Formats: sequence, C-alpha cells, structure tokens
Amino acid sequence: MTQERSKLWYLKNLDIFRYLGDEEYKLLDRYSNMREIKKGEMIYFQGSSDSNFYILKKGAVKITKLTPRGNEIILDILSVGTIFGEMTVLEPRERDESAIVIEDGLICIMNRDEFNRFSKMVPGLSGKMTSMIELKRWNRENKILDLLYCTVEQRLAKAFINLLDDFGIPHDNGHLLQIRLTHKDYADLIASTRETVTATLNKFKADGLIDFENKYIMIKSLDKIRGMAE
Amino acid sequence: MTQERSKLWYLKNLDIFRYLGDEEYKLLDRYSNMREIKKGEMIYFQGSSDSNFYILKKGAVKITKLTPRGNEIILDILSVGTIFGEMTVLEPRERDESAIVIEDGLICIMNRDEFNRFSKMVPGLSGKMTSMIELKRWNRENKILDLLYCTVEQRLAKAFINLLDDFGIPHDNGHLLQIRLTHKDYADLIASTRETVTATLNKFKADGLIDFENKYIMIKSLDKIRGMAE
DNA sequence: GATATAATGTAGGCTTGCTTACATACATCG
DNA sequence: CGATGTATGTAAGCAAGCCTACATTATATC
Repeated sequence: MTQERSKLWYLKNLDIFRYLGDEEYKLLDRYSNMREIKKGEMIYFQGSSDSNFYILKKGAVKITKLTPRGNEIILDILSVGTIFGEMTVLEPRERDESAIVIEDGLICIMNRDEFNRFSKMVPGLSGKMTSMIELKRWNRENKILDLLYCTVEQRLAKAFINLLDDFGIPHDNGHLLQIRLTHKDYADLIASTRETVTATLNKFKADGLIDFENKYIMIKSLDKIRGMAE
Repeated sequence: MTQERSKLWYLKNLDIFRYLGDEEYKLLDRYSNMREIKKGEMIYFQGSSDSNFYILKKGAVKITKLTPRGNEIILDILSVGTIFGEMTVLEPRERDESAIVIEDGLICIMNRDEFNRFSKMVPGLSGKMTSMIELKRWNRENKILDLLYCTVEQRLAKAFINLLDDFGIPHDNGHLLQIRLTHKDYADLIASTRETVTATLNKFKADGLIDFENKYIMIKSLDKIRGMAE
C-alpha cells in the first residue's frame, strides 16, 4: 500500500501528467506496472521491438547508442521522475538506443496498448507526449553538436553542468554530484576515451575545480567550470 | 497560369500532401504564396521569430546553424520538393537555424495562421507533420553522430552518399552530383576545414574515386565511396 | 578473507587534421 | 575588359588527444 502511494506520488509529479484528475490517476495506476531494476540490467536494447514506455521512479538509467564502428555513446543520464522509452509508443519502430541501469531502483511500465487505452480517456495527452519528444530530440541534437567543436576539457565541463541540473546538491564548499559514473561513462558521455577522462579529471582536481569526496565528485567552483565550458 | 499549375504540381508531389483531394489543393493554393529566391539570400535566420513554413520548388537551400564559438555547421542541403521551416509551425518558438539559398529558385510560403486555418479543414495533416518532424530530427541526430567517430575521409564519403540521394544522376561513368557546393560548404557539412576538404577531394580524385567535370563532381566508383564510408 | 573482476593511474609514441600563410585561378560586375 | 572578391591549391608546423601498455587500487563474489 505504501508502495502504491509512492507510485502515485511519482506519477503526479510529472509535468506531463500534472493536469490529470484523481479518476485519471487511478486509471493510470491500473494500467501500469512496477518493477525493480538492478545495476547493469538492460531495460530495453537497440534493435529490439519493445514498445513500452517507462517512468524512472528510483535509481538512475543511462540511454546509450552503439555505433557501427563499436563506439558507445551515452545520450542521456536519466534521473528520478523521467519518462523514457516513449519514442516508440506513438509510432512503433525498432529501438535505436538502449536503456541500461546504472543505479538500483524502480521503474513504472506501461505497454503501448495500455497507453493507447489510457490515452483515449485523457484528451490532449498524446499531444503533450509529442511536445515532450520534440523537446528531448532538440536537447539531444544540441548536446551532440557541442561535442563537435569543443576540446575534451570543455566537453567535460559541459557534462558537469548538465549533470548538476539533475543530480546536483548544493553544499557549503560547492555542489555535490550525487551520481557515480565511471570514467568510461564520462568518456562515452563526451565522446572521448577513458584514459583522457582520467587525466582531465585529475587536472581539474589539481586546478581546484573539483574534488573527489568518497567516490562522488564535488564541484568546488561552478563559476570556473562554467567559464571553462564557455 | 502556367506558374500556378506548376505550383500545384509541386505540392501534389509531396508525400505529406498526397492524400489531399482537389478541393483541398485549391485551398492550399489559396492560402500559400510563391516567391523567387536568389543565391546567398537568407530565407529565415537563427534567432528570428519567423514562423512560416516553406516548400522548396526550385533551386537549392542549405540549413545552417552557427555555434557560440563561431563554427557554422550545415545540417541539411535541401532539394526540390522539400518542406522546411516547419518546426515552428506547430509550436512557435525562435528559429535555431538559418535557411540560406545556394542556388536560385522558387519557394512556396505559408504562414502559421494560414496553415492552421488550412489544417483545420484537413484532418490528420498536423499528425503527418509531426511524424515528418520526428523523422527529420532522427535523421539529423544520426548524421551528427556519424561526424563524431569518423575520419574526414569517411565523413566526406558519407556526405557524398547522402547528397547522391537528392542530387545524384546516373551516368555512363558513374553518378553526377548535380549540385555545386564550395569546399567551405563541404567543410561545414562534415565539421572540418576548407583546406582539409580541398586536400581530401584531390586525394579522392587521385585515387580515382571521383572526378571534376566542369564544376560538378562525378562519383566514379560509388562502391569504393561506400566502402570508404564503411 | 581470498580471488577475480572492474576501475583508475600514468606515460610515451604517433597520427590526424587544424592553423597559418601565401599563391593561383575563377567569377562577377561595373 | 579590367578589377575586385571569391574559390581553390599547397605546404610546413604544431597540438590535442587517441592508442598501447602496464601498474595499482577498488569492488564484488564466493
């Protein structure tokens, strides 16, 4: 029962569902399922025909894409409350990206049929969904474009700024990044290599921009990081 | 009158408008305007609040984006029949890209109000529009991702393959690229520099992959170009 | 607690392709 | 038809960062 309540709580806090009435929340609740997710698990993967859509309720998930040449790029790191996998709900097609759990948590699942049934009862929902997809694609396009013309230092600084939005916690001595990514993850996030990321992170530390506090990164000077990202 | 007929002809050949009846074509015709475009002219530019949508009827247009650092990237080279500028029709916002004419021609213009009036009379049109926007964004995302992990040679080869779709004309000795881009244009298309493009094009020529036939590029071996792009 | 696996640290060599600089060819317009 | 702007050709120097290789340190699993 407390789990049920928490599920509703999470759903209510999503912009896209904000205008729903109590009756509709009960419907949404009825049509969706909840599941635990474990670090390393793939929720869906590139090439599959999975057409569910998901809401991340607890934990963290990365959205990755494997290029033909074998490079893995991380398109997004999702934080709690994020809807994902929605691209195939309105228009079914093969997944062109994978969703991989990077921190244990919980997801809420709704399959396409359930969504369509639900959608019919809530006029305007699919329109909002479309706008959300548009916005996400636009964000993603700009993020990738940034990678084209910046040095590794600048890209890493930008990555920090992006991550702070979702995982940053203000602190006396800066902002704590409340998520643990490996150097390989950072590399995939900025289209660089593990070794270069290690070196750059250590340079940032030496320069007093960041600090390592028991496996989390502390952004000591957000201003300097911002300046670095231009 | 012949011009009017030609306008209708072009509109009828667009997928998105294919299912319209004669009555609706007359409406579309009434609500839209035609204009000549000259090489170098900007149809709309980044940052403006222009919310028309356009159809290219003759000539060629490039869609470019200027990064904060001053790099110009060409996101797309449009060929005849292409709808463009439609991103702001459904959801008005600032242009985040510019449309620049690279070959004299003609465009068909419809402003947002006119489109909305028209759209109300043709159920399903805005849905098709949405799908088209989705598809374009997806294409664009993949194109940019390709730029991240490939060498200049590979990127240039890929650019040729893309351009052939829209501007390629089969020939005895290969495929003629029926569009004239400057080396700077190619550079902006693949996120490289003018000098490097010049050198790479000449290398391609020396290797027998392409040829320069009175200012147009002839792809002599599409297979080799394909192999190069992997 | 022992072992295996994953993550991080460090460094040298090497390559791509960007920069800078200048020369030549071509086009456009009065 | 000359003049000016635009496009192309060429080359040397240089730097970012990738690749390879290996050492060390965490973390997970039993």
